[in-house]
Amino acid sequence: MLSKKTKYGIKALTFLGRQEDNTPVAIASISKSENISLKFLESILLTLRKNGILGSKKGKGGGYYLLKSPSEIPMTAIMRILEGPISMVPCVSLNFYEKCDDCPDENACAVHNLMIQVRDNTLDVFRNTSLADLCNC
Amino acid sequence: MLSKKTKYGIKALTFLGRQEDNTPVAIASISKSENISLKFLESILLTLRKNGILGSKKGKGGGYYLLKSPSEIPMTAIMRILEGPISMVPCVSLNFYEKCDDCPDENACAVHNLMIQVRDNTLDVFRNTSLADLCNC
DNA sequence: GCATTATCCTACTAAATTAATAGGGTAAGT
DNA sequence: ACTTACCCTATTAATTTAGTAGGATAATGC
Repeated sequence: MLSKKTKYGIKALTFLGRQEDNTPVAIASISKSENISLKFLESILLTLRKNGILGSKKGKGGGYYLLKSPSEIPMTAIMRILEGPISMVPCVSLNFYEKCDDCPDENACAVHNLMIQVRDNTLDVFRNTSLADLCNC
Repeated sequence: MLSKKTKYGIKALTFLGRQEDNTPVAIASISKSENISLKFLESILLTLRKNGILGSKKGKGGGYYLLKSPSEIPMTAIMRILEGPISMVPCVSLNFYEKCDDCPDENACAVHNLMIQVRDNTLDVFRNTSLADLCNC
């Protein structure tokens, strides 16, 4: 399941991507428009900034803005920052690999081999989609 | 993330699918071979039986067995029984649909439209894979 | 320079989900 | 009868997710 954190994060990013110019938008504006708890959204945007997706400006007229053009932000990046691994099991993760405790041989594991297929298909979607594609919905 | 329940369930099912004949296998045998907590596995196999995937036999020589040939059991069925929805958000689920609280218009929702793609790709994998495919790993 | 605005940041709490355990009940076979 | 092994409900422990609290910091404008 997709966490609310990721869902809200994507919604906020598309909101920013739809802005005419790239002037900062206050958290409160996004929060109201997208029906997201202000404080929760605050922490989400903070992690997006710390991970190089967003820039911010303090004080009056401040807010968040995209650091790159939406077409230059692939969904893989957003998903990994907000949701973590794209794969359903750590043992097939490219960026968050972990060995399974119970599994003596990965290559002989049915779950492992099935989940590689799922991962590859999901990855295809995210690699071929940028934030720009989501903004035009 | 795939739950342990689903992971263990699939492992147990492939174990059963690899049996020469279809005589019942005791939970304890599967538990030992696949390194799964006996009591946890017990509850997993119970739900698989209640959902028409497994049959069971009590008493000495008893255990669980597949009700159909592995090639007749699609992964979609197993996943839906053990893991629930295949989609990452309820609003794109075919079998477990639920409306989002925060979203006034699904068709205009970027997350919704992205997750439809992910669902379709994942579904493709599960639809084209049967338990038999997993048994030959 | 001071008030206002809005992000920054840490810590905490509540709710929900997942994983696992306990313990006795029931049916089948010998 | 006795043993074996599934049946079933309830409970608990651990983890993750979602959301809250409250103040610190920085920029702007009068």
